[in-house]
Amino acid sequence: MPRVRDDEATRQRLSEAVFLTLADRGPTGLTLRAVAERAGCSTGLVLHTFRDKRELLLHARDVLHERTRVRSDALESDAADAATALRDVVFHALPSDSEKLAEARVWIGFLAAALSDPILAERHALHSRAFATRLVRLLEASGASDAVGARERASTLAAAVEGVSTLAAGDPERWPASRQRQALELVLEATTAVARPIA
Amino acid sequence: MPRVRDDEATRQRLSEAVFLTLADRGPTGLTLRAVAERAGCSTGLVLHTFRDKRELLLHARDVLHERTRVRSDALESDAADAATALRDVVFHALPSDSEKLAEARVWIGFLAAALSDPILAERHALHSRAFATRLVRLLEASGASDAVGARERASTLAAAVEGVSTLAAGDPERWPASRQRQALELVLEATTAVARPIA
DNA sequence: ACTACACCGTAACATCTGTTACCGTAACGA
DNA sequence: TCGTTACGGTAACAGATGTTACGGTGTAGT
Repeated sequence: MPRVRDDEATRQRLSEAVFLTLADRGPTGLTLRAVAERAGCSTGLVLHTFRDKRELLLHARDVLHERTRVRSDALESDAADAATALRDVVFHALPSDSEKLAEARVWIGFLAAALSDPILAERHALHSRAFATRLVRLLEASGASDAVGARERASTLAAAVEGVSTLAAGDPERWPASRQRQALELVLEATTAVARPIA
Repeated sequence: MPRVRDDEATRQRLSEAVFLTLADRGPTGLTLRAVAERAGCSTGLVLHTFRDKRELLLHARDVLHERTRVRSDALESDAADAATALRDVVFHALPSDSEKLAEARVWIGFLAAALSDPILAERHALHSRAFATRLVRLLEASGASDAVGARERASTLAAAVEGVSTLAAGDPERWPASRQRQALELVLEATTAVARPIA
């Protein structure tokens, strides 16, 4: 047999290049040539590895999700109980450093791309739901407040995380890590406090 | 003098076309020809009215902000007191019908475009801050909880609104109006409740 | 060493992008 | 009524885009 092989590693490297491109050129700057340049190769390699641009995007989208999933899983298994697991997962989902801020920008880029691509939209929804489901599980496991259903409280938490990420991506100076943390502290308290009569 | 006038009305019409295009083609589909088609004219008119594409986007961005500002102002002046004004402003900022959902998609489109355009980014930040400032004012006027600063509570509220909008834009079926309302009910309670000892 | 073949860069392609230049045309003042 | 002049459509332009086809290159098996 001649030359060795193509590789899953190539896919990973190209997906990484997609993140870099999306983070500082946005969806309109996400071009095959820009991706190839950041991956240090030519568009030829890109389209030999993926059938077309959409497949590249879909793979990168999955890689992004997988990365956060692994991170959350690790946090969960390291936590002493469900309540602290919930806190850890939520806080580490915030764009509190430059790397996670870049991830938030990438996230927005994908969401925007999903506006014009139903398949990407479906994938995006799938991953969003996965995060919400995780929060539901952790909320139920940590007991407490059932005046409002766990699903609704999880959605509220997810919205808070998403909102902070989105706002921080668009205006980082207004959203230092301390403010991000404070915002989620408030929402965490509201969604995990023991049931009490409505004021 | 010959022919009559160009008009601010043309700018408005073209901005409207930008919204339509952005809502269902996304940032990558936001092309001058697509805008012109939806405005029922040719690219010629577009670039006779605006110097270039960026100026068109900036104008549309301002129109979008102005629209929500007027809506919020009206809600404020119709409200009996600051507390109900706050509730009205927040709830009416949610993507609770198809028109507002389209606005949320447009919002995301602009944010994504801002990722690759510093001037658009600055404008976006400006408008986001204006909304936050409004919430600060209403929170201060409605008294209550000062265990956490009004600025931080306003940011939390803004994040909740932004988060619901973003998530609903990406997965409308998961975010019926009732869930949107419920989520903000929780956050409103957390940010306006009278101060109480931490559980 | 040699051959065969998978890898991947090069370059061409049709199409689409923003932008510009050119004119026909229609409305206003005379 | 008629000339003037801005308005706005047509179409051309250079550059960029996704995609395809081709050809060199180096590696692995014999």
